[in-house]
Amino acid sequence: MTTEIGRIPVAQPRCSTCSLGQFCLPVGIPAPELERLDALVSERRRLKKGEVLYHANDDLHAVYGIRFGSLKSCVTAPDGREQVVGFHLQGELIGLDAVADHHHPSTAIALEDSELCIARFGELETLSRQVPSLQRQLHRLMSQEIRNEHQQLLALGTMRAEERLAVFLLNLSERLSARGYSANEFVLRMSREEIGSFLGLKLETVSRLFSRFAQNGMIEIRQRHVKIVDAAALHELAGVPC
Amino acid sequence: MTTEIGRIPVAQPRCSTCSLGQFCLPVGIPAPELERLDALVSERRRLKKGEVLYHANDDLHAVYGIRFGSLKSCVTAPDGREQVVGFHLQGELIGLDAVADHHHPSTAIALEDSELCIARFGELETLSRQVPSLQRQLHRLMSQEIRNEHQQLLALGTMRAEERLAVFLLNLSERLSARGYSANEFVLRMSREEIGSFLGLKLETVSRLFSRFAQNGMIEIRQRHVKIVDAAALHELAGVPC
DNA sequence: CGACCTTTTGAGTGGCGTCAACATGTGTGG
DNA sequence: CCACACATGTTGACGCCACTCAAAAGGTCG
Repeated sequence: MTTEIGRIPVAQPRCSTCSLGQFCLPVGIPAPELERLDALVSERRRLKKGEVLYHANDDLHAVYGIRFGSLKSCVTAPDGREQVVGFHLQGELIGLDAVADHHHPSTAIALEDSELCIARFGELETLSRQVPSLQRQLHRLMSQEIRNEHQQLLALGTMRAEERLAVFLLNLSERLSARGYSANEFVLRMSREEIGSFLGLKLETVSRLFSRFAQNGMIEIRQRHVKIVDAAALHELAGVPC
Repeated sequence: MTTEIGRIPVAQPRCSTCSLGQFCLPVGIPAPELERLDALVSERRRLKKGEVLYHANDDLHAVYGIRFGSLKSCVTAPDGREQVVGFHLQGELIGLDAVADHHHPSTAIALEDSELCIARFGELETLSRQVPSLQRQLHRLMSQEIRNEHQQLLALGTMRAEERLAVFLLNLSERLSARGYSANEFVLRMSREEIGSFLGLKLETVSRLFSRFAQNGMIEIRQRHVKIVDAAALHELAGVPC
């Protein structure tokens, strides 16, 4: 059904039947209104690994639901330093940080081949005025993002390297598990350098810590394939008292 | 006009005449709708230095505009570690991070005697469906917060101590200046420890850096009174190439 | 005036960054 | 399919920045 590279027109209703709805826009929205959301989300986009969804400073045209695949968001300092500010999984909505002035403040890049639903933002804003439950969910997603970043600030501000990495692994495990994947065995879609950037560490430190965790019997790791062996020990490291 | 301690009923229209509106809710809202906003923001609250506006886990009743004074927001890890995630000045709206599940994820504490406008959130949500420009501004404020935290993550993730402190001073200077105060001379309302927590540093490090900045002739500092002498040098430190 | 909190400053330590060498994996073109 | 180039990951040696511990000065408030 692909008419041109990367663009896929969609004929059938989608949000209303999407199994990822629980993480995305269609939460708590009654069936009749769901159809209007379907009409709004009329296109998808495919990205190959490494492709850019939007650049920092691009105009906001749409927000995007991740149908499959995963992405990272990066911000850049005036002097060129880069910081990964988030990893985004299947079902998550990205681009909401652009609402402020209708320009994206971050760059979004695919970590693997991915497919996204395109929700044109202007229409979404209009529809959310008419559908209170949609408005509610939009607000929920935005403020959830604020909340996540509070947690990340807490990690960067107060935790040591091994604690940060433990938090990272457990967070990823939990999110994958919520999507029906194994909580104990998964593939990291990002490099050591990207993990390091996200956690405020250098890639060598991340690599060393993985090795140490493996030596302590907390995880098994071969390249990007991770197996969590002793989740309790990770939780303890992460600062959750058993 | 105070009827009971800390609560002040307000008879006259306020948002419509408030000089701080540019940082708060009433941006771009036509006059007739502004009156409806006035009706919604019908109460104020006074806080003494150190008093709590809301605790983490409190129900969301309202969001708050800062009429005068300043506050900090803190999050707490399961093991008790605290992180200051933001400082809030005159005119700013706080409490928006609670929209997700109608519970506050952070604790807000007054850094000095302060007065806040109370905007009951349920009514605000309703009104914002009817007044597109209000909806717009709410979205703008939420996503501005996401953007600010991206910048803070960048600072904590990639910058050294002196760079973080330079960024902090310049950011404060800019915000105060936008409120009509001097950009070069101001009073820090927060302790070295609170600055340290915000920047992921220990209070001793903050103190040492202030001393060093003063020795280098970049600032003058006596207690919490700061004077920026060489803003260009601070900008350079902060990573903005001259 | 005394109790307490905040800030400053010093000395010593260690966690993480830097630099470097090497191993392993991945993709591409002949 | 192999050879090669290049990206990614591992590991070691070393150094520095920021933390820890400690003591004392200065400021604030009852």
